[in-house]
Amino acid sequence: MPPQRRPALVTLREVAARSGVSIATASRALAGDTAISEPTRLRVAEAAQHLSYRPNAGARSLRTRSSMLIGVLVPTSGDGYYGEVVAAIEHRSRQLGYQVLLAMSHFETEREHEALETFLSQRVDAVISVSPIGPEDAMGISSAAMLTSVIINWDVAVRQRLVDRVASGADRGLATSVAQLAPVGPNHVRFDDTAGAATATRHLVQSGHRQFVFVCGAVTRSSVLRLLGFRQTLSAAGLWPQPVIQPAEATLAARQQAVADFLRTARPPLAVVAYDDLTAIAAIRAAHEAGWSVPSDVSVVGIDDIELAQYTWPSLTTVAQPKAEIGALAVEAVLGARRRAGQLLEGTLIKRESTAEATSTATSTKSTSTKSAGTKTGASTKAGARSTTGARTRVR
Amino acid sequence: MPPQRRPALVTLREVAARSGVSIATASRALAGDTAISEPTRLRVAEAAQHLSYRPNAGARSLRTRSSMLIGVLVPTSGDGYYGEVVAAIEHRSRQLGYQVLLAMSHFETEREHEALETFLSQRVDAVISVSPIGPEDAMGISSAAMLTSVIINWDVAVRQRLVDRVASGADRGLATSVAQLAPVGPNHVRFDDTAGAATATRHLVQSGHRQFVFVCGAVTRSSVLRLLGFRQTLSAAGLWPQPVIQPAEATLAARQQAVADFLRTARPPLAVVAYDDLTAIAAIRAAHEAGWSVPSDVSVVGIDDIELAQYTWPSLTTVAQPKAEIGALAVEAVLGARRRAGQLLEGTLIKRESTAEATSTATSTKSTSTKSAGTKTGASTKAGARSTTGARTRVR
DNA sequence: TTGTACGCGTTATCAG
DNA sequence: CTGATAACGCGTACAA
Repeated sequence: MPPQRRPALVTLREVAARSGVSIATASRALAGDTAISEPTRLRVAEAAQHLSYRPNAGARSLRTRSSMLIGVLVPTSGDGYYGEVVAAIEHRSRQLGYQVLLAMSHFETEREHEALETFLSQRVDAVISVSPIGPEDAMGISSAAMLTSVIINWDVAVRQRLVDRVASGADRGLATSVAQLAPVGPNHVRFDDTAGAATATRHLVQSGHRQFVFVCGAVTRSSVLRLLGFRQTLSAAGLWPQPVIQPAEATLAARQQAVADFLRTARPPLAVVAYDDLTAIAAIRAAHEAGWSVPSDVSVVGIDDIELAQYTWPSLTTVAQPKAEIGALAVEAVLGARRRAGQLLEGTLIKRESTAEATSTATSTKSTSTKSAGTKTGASTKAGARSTTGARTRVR
Repeated sequence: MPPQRRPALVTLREVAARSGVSIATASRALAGDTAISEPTRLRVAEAAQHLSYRPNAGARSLRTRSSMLIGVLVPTSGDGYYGEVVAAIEHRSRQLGYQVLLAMSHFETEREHEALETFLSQRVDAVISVSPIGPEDAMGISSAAMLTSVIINWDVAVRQRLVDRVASGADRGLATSVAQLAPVGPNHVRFDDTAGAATATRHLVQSGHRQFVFVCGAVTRSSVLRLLGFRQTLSAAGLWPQPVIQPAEATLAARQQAVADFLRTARPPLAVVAYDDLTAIAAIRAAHEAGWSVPSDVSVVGIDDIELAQYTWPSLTTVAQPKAEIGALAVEAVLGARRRAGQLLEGTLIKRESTAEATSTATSTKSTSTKSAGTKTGASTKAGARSTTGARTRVR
């Protein structure tokens, strides 16, 4: 790409000349300096207007050491959730006078590094990283460069073993492991995954469901935390353990297939807590294909509340993430407009059509059973067994 | 926002000092100038690496008159379609060494102007505007500033009258009016809306459908062009006129309601061509709520192919826009990497589950009727009549 | 209240 | 092959 040499735009010098003042005075007048007489200010403003003068951000940045740029790193914007968060960030940034420099990692660590480098080069004033894969590195770079940064929903890969431990009944030391995963650093803005999943699960428990299943997302921190919320709620209700579906691949197609496999061994009424809305929609598809009806046979709840959740059939009951607030908070935090302290934001249950009271109309083996009797239901799969599609269904 | 004074990053001067060469030599070495001895180049590179030197983009831009920045303006990124296009643009831009400065208009002309101003201030090398409301202005500004720009899917508001003319049978001078709307300027990259809708409609015609309805989006250019494709195809098949649903409001909820109203007066089998995928999904909802089954009673086809289209129930038959290609093409065009000529890109039919052969099982009043007999079907609404929700259903 | 002059970090020109 | 030096456009101490 040979960047062709284009003619320079109007500069302050020209504005000054036209209004018959020095370049310094022009600068001050445009900046709203009070020590400038009204007449001159007007003349300068008029000249600037007439010449359609636009201050050169690069030059200004060079001089002031502030680019008024904020680097935003996301995996992609072609996804309902990230796209909405980016929109929120852009909105608040602009209100505060900042521009957004956007970079996407496409879920690749290599790309993240590149993005950070370019942010550094552009001398952005701050960085907001939404759900990077390798945030330690990212933060390493930017903190070394003394760049203020905020991470939204830090979603790092975790060990499969951890997922297994949460999915199984094992409790020893779990609290500690998870606590290490969950801290909200001073530069973190996070959706409370655990509480969100708990809210979703509780809704189903209160609707009389006894037979549950959780559908994991990728092997990431947020997935583990949501699974944990699922488990905690059911434990408190005396309904643990329950099966956990964990697709071998991180694709939506794999999740759908894994749910389909699971349904073959299950009987209504069933309650599905999905990792997120996309997963929930895929689960609903799987249910329909298997001839189950939603929500009478199976209730499905998602998490996130993407825009489309209200238009699917049936529309999706979900726990809404306060995306606009998350974005705004991140911007304010990173710009120092508010006390920089970790933020943990709660979700809100949105009841729609994909969940209903558990009815024992179907040939459910048990419906009002208590803990010991009702827990082994549904999946007859052996613990750790791999289904044909590679999904693991852990019952215990 | 008082942008706090942060310490400067490493500069070329320091790199030069550390490698024992002049600042000029350091610059050349890093730029890969061939007139630099290998040893010095290495020394400089090593020093830069060690100090984690990042060239200051602002300073460079000041000097070279090229910011390597490309301004991207979209209505929002929180929407499946735009988000995907932005992702495509970002991807290709980065490949070519450019960064993306993102701004959103949120469908407001005022915001668009602000965005263009900031682009000018940042001295972006090019502007890509995706579907702005007032592109004439936008292009006025940027062309006046000699900024190369490209518009993707220029989606400007049109007169209601034009929609009415297309929806009704009126043909006189229509071709001309539309032609004025459709030109692909040298700085346009556009999806062929008319051909796309035609493809969608043809699919339904070939499936044996005789009773159609088109669901409009907002009163915009793309909506009119798609409606035109619908009409042309049906005319060619001797099936015109057909009803056209045009919601009074541009919201998805309004579209859903308008379809619901329409269905009350219709009988299966029906073929629905929706303005876009979102509209199609809303239409499917309306059908389900009205007790129609999709696709056996009503076939629904969308346009765009957003990611979620494959996961809804039933999954959506649609005409896919080549979003990645559109984004890449726009970037290349605007950067002069390819002959700058208007581009009109075709869509591809993706058959999924929301459409099926028309079966006359239902109590359809007519199914194999020819033009004159079959055209007044379905909507008994009078031309121009406003239903309770304010949607207009034009039969002729 | 206004003007002068310097420097922010780079690249490019011109010598050597 | 390398070094000194002049811009690029702006903001701001310092002077007037």
